[in-house]
Amino acid sequence: MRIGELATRAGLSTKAIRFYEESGLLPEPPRTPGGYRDYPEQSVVRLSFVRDAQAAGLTLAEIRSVLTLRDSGQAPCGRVGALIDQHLADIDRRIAELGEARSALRELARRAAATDPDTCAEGDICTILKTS
Amino acid sequence: MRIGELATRAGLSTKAIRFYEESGLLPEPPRTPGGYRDYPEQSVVRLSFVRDAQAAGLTLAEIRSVLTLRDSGQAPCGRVGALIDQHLADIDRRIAELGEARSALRELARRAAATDPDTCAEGDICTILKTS
DNA sequence: GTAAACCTTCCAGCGCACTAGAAGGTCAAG
DNA sequence: CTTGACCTTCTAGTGCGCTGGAAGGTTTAC
Repeated sequence: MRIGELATRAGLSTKAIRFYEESGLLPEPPRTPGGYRDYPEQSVVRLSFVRDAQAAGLTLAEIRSVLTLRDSGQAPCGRVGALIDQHLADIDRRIAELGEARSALRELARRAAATDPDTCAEGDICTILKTS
Repeated sequence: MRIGELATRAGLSTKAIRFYEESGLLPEPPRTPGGYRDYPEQSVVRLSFVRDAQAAGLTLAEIRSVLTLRDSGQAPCGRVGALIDQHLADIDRRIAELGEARSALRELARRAAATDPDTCAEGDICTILKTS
């Protein structure tokens, strides 16, 4: 099948597919006499996996490592599980960071609400955001 | 004062300061006869503001808009307050998104824990991440 | 025979906030 | 007079996952 059909079936753009090939996620397919890429059925599965893995938050580099493992004949479950755990920890960390940013911003919002524009216009740029 | 001293006092790199000048956050200072930038004391305050505003999560474009307002003689409190509220809403949205990503990932982690590598090695790349 | 839909490669750019490095000029101390 | 710290401009690159467009070749349908 040609790249357009593969793109439709996998829910991606043709540009993305060529980019994945370049990135080592999808092996170079054979070509038709005219020079068109000619993909096997399997490619749909492989690209669907890429899509699913991305939806789970894995980076292309991580996905490539999983695919490489798979291509070497091993079951990648262990790696996938580890990556999931890692991303889970990542998300927890980011949620915590955002929570802190959120309280800091709420304090600033409180300060902003209490600020009189006329008093604010002193030597500073803006007293609301001052750190110290 | 020259750029190095300003950098030290404002807690930035000289590169960053030149970049801010280029970006319209800091006006072009006069030059010494030798061609060195020669900053007034005020610049420390202005750059400290930039740092504080960044710490609050404002983008350089937003900071520029506040500074422009200030430079036009108006008190930017209103703008600053609005930007803070906006970023607060932004953060809330991102926390919510991350929360959803988190539960999705927890489901995947559960699935991964329940997966036997031997059974996993069927026609698929990896069943853990499958969407449908 | 020709139009249109599809494909090819290659180069460039996005957004964000810088950083790295090259090649050279200036200034103060010894 | 030289060393070394500091400064100048300029170009290019970082990370991430693509997307856009140009200039051209192929295939299919009419």
